[in-house]
Amino acid sequence: MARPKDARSGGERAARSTINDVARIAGVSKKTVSRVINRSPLLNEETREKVEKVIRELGYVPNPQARALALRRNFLIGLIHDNPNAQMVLNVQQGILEALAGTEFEMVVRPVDRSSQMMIEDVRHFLERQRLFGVVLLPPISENDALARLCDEVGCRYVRMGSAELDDADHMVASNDRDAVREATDHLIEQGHKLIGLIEGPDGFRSARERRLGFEDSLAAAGHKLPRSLIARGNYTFETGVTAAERLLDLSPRPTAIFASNDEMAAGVVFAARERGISVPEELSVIGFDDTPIAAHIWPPLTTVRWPIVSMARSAARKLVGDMVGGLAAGEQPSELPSTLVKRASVAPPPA
Amino acid sequence: MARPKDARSGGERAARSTINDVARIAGVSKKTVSRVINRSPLLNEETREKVEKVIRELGYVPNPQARALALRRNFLIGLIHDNPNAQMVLNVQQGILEALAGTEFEMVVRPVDRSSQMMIEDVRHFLERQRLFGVVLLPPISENDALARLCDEVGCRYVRMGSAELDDADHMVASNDRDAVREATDHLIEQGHKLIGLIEGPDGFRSARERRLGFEDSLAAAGHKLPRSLIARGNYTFETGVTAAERLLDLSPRPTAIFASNDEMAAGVVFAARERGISVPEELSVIGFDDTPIAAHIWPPLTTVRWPIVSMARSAARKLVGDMVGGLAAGEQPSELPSTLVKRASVAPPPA
DNA sequence: TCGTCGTTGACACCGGTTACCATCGCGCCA
DNA sequence: TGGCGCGATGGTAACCGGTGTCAACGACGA
Repeated sequence: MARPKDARSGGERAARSTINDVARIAGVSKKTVSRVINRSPLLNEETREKVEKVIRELGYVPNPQARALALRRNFLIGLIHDNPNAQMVLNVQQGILEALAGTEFEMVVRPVDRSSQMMIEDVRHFLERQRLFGVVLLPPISENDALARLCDEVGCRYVRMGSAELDDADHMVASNDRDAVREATDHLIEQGHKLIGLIEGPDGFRSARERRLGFEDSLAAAGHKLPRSLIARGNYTFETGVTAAERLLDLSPRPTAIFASNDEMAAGVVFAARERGISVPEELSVIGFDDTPIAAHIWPPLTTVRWPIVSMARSAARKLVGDMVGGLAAGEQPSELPSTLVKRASVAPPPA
Repeated sequence: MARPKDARSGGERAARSTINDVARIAGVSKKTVSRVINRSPLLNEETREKVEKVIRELGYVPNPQARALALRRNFLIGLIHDNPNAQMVLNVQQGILEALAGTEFEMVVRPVDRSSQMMIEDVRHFLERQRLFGVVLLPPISENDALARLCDEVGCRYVRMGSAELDDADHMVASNDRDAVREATDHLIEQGHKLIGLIEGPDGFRSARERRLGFEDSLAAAGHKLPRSLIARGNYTFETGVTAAERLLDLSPRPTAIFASNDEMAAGVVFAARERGISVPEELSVIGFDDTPIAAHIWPPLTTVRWPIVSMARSAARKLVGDMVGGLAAGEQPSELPSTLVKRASVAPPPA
């Protein structure tokens, strides 16, 4: 706060330099400067260095608005999401921003309403108006193929994030939820659980399906059966987790473990157990998915699957801008990232 | 997903119309169209209607990039924050986006590092490069006066959000944390608590100070004293809440209630109590601040102060763009929004 | 007839990019 | 040795799609 008053005021506050200034001082034409900026290969090495020196001295930075107009393309990466979960959106933002740091790109956020009839047209207008460079599509809306087609149509790059592959590697960054959930459920089975409840995600979500499949894989491999009554459905919110858990916990015989398809719902399970005086993990083991902060902040801290959402988002954004920043090419960005089981205190062997 | 294949393809996919198209078809000049778009008052009513009709028929939308270049100002609202808390950032985004919905503005997000020496210069480059229309400054970084001065200097509008007034009403949207905390503490005192611990926020945060002052106000009014030992400090994270609570709970005599300056730390208090076998609220009452989701999702659900962060953000964004959208003028946006105490299950009378 | 007012248009400009052309050095062939 | 073709470079002008300035224009009251 306390800084020298006049450190950077007045005289130094010169108007920003333009490409013309650079050209004039370097003794070349605008076009040549433009070539330097855009790394044109047909350019004399000496000329390039001369111009770059002037650029450095002037602290010249090309005007993004002018570039956007001339190129008919903005240096903006959009994040389109249909907020499934606050923490997840924020993690994705963090990942994207990490990838964009130090580049000329900025991130604009665009929440949409999946249930709206107008959604596709809204997004179309958004993309066309802003002429976005590219967009990152978050689940669950990333599963909408019409959106992907739309991006192609308006000439906007896109990368979809998801729980399983649903596009080619250039347009997709995925985790492998099925295997991850299988591993988590295996952990429950290894502890001796036989009656394991599942709280799955909403109908139509790919992540919900993948996680259920992983759950079923594990049970099938262990030779356990899965009566329909042990499957409840939630929509990834705490409240629906509570409701689903209440149904499962009123069953007789009662499951000794529950896998919830995300942490919010798993927190709901713990909450519901608490209401009924069922102690976790002594009488009920619980596993969640995502490893959001809530998992570590409730009592007992939740065993959960750490979903690599930040890395996925970073990877997605790099795929979009990768070839613009002279770094890794798009293809070199991983398209599938691994999840890991983090064991905390919500799992124990079933009561004898 | 299933939509008529050819609903909007092919022929209709015409190149977007420009201001020239509108001008030509309406039989006027570009400039006149521009006047219509910008609601210039010196314009014949008939002409306006004629042009508007053509605009409607063509579905013409002005190109934001061209406008940005000509006006030397982008239609972007920046959100500058030094992430104090994930949920809060997301709530602010929601509020801003609500205010921006239906306007031509978009939101770009810019996290910064408060502790970095380069922070001010980084932000300067960001503002100058992108020529943002305006920015919303989140606490705690909103308390940095140098940032506000910087915005003035580069000609970028700004609105600061905070826990108390620290600028004129045009540049500030605040809550009144002091009174809110006083009310919350009064509630504890009414329940009969005398030994009340405080977990305050980090040094240098205005919100931390305001909340402490409110706490002290309440105790002073009730004639209770506040030994220094009953004050612990955290930095608004769950973990520091646990640590601070541990210190308080090991005191003898032990406080019968604790006010934590935010919900994360309050959740930490509950967690720490749990670890020590102290039951909440029977043996320890807890009140938090913010009313983030975690408050309702832990057991017992937390009594807390609902901080009107979404409304504050909405109000902030409206102040910025208000006079551009023909709606409420900036001055009409409220500059102080009320907090409310939401009573849940973490408060009870002290043990006899 | 003139000054004024309300309206409107011509034109340069914002700061880059691209299309197209001019120039230059150089090797090749006659 | 000179004319010529050619690739490599760099310049000029138009353009992206709007906005500002300022002058022109018709109608009107004085």
